[in-house]
Amino acid sequence: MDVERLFRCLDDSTRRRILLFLGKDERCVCEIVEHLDRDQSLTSHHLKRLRECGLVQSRRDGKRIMYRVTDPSLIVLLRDAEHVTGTIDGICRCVECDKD
Amino acid sequence: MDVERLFRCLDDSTRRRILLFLGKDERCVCEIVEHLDRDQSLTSHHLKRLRECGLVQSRRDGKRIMYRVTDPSLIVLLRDAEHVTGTIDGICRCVECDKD
DNA sequence: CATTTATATGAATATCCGTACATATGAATA
DNA sequence: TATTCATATGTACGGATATTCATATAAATG
Repeated sequence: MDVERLFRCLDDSTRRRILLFLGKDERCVCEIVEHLDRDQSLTSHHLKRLRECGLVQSRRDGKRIMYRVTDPSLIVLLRDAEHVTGTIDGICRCVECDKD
Repeated sequence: MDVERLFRCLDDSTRRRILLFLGKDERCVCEIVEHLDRDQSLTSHHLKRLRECGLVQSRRDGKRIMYRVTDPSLIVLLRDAEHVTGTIDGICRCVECDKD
């Protein structure tokens, strides 16, 4: 996997919500669908993308398919990213002030 | 700025190369163009995206426009992302082995 | 074995985005 | 002030992608 695919995978809010919802727990698709409150089909498409990128893994448990994040450091990366946007916003606001 | 825009900005290899090239130094557009070895126009479009997202800032110096990264933690995030892809690759290879 | 439940896939569509090409702006210089 | 150098912008096009709708698979259950 390359960084390109990683970021492309993370640039969608639905996929990020899935990853954050999974966190460290395993969840079945119906739980994810309920949490997202979106179409089952759409959710499945996004799960496929996440699987193909290796960001999540799945296993069957009876009728259910259980999903989990492949690597918890992914969640850390998402948190870090949120922090960076905050920092940048702060700096940009200061620059705005300087200009006024 | 939201995480969405951040990742959308980082999902392009040309923009990531610009950010990594800037690092902590200021560089003018012609230096960036030379380093990327791509069209000046294309480079300018990417710089515009980066500016609009607040990831870089610019100032005029005579004929030249100097660019710098707004927040160095962005570079750290890029490095972290590369590390995460490596970790995930490792895990996925193991899973492949398990299946074989 | 027919039906239901849980999930995945395929096709179609609309939108976004990278790139190339042409052109504009703005500072420096002759 | 005409020209050149450095950079930015507008337009157009092809490709990627999110979403929806319809349908397929596969396990469980009656």
